Amino acid sequence: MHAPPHAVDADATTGKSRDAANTRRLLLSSARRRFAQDGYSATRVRDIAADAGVNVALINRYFSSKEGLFEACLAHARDELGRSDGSSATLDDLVEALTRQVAGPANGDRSLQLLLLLRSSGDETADAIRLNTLRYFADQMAVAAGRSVEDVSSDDLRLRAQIALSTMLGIALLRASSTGLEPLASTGVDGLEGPLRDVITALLAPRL
Amino acid sequence: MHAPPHAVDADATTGKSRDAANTRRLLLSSARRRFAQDGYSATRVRDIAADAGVNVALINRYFSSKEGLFEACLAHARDELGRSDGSSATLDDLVEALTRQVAGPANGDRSLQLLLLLRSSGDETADAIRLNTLRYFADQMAVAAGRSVEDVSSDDLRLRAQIALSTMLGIALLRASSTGLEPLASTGVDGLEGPLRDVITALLAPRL
DNA sequence: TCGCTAAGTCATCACTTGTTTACATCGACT
DNA sequence: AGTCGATGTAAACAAGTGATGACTTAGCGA
Repeated sequence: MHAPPHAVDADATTGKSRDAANTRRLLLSSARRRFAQDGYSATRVRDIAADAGVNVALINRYFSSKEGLFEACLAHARDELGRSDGSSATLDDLVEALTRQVAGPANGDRSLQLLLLLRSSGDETADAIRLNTLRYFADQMAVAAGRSVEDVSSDDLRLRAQIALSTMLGIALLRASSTGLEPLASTGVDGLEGPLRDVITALLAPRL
Repeated sequence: MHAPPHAVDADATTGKSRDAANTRRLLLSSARRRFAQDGYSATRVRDIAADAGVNVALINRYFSSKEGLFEACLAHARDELGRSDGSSATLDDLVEALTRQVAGPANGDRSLQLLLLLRSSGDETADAIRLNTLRYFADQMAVAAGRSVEDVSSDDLRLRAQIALSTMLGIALLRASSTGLEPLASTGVDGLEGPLRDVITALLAPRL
């Protein structure tokens, strides 16, 4: 087994040497997928550890508990989602960004983040992050609708943005649902962008 | 305590006497709520039994297993959902029916049926019922869009109907989500019908 | 009233869950 | 070498989980 002495490997996926930060990343990645796809209580910590190729006890070492790991996933999703939609200034940009978010490419991680926002453990802290992210996300969509600022604070626009968000989440959920609902499940970005534009325009476009 | 000999009570909610059909109903009702709100694996059979005011073992007696009870809930939801939307012949009728479905009144049962379609146990039979109901529901919406029959079979219309369904499911989910997302969570039928009409019209209205 | 059957109860099983504990191993520093 | 803290491993624990089978009770006709 003679481990290579030049253990500056630090490869993210195949790193064999002892690298705490790396195993943390591995655990987070596996956990995110499991939590998003199967829900909180349906995922077992042993499965997460197995996916990461790591011992179960390390979950508790690095994240204190299953709930701690879930919160970490949620926080990660919040940061990543908060970063991605800041660039969409117009409605068209928003549609394109959201379509990519829900239907890939690089589908591996994107849509999982959305799913995560629908999964609930019983934990208050996690649910707070979840609700906060959802609210922020919807408000960002309202802003991108290009209305005036006082419009954004109106409950009617908020409601409409949250309904648009509901659509995104519903699609993400149905696409990920164990048994795929066709044609929705296997429609790509190209096929999804049209209808999605119709929805978001109908909900958020300024009234003429 | 001398139990009244004329035990023809058989009241659905307060029935104390031994009534198999009634306890079955009670179990189904409690289970539907639990499964819909908390998901499959997060609900414990003991909680269901406690809600129904019934002994835990009766779940296995009447439904063979926890999964059997879940399948029964799903089948019940399928029948009830299949019955409710047959009446909507026009797009406006559809919007009104769906709005009621997701936002009450008599919210107690309606939206739970929708939520149930998003909850998955690992069971194949249950998932089959679930997928089947979703497909049927979306197709019904396409039919109500008032297009010609050959249009309904087109994948584009199917996709659009499924996206509309996604919106309904997403809303139901966000409204039921443990911590409510305002204003969506507490908006009634009146406030929801407008935006919902916009969405469904944008998705399903025949192109001019 | 007796006795049978359906309906419900109780104790307990086998198993899974998240978590913890005790131990082994690596890498670095003196 | 030898020590030490960080990292990882394996085994076990305690609390629950769904399920089961033997027992008790209610209802009802003979």
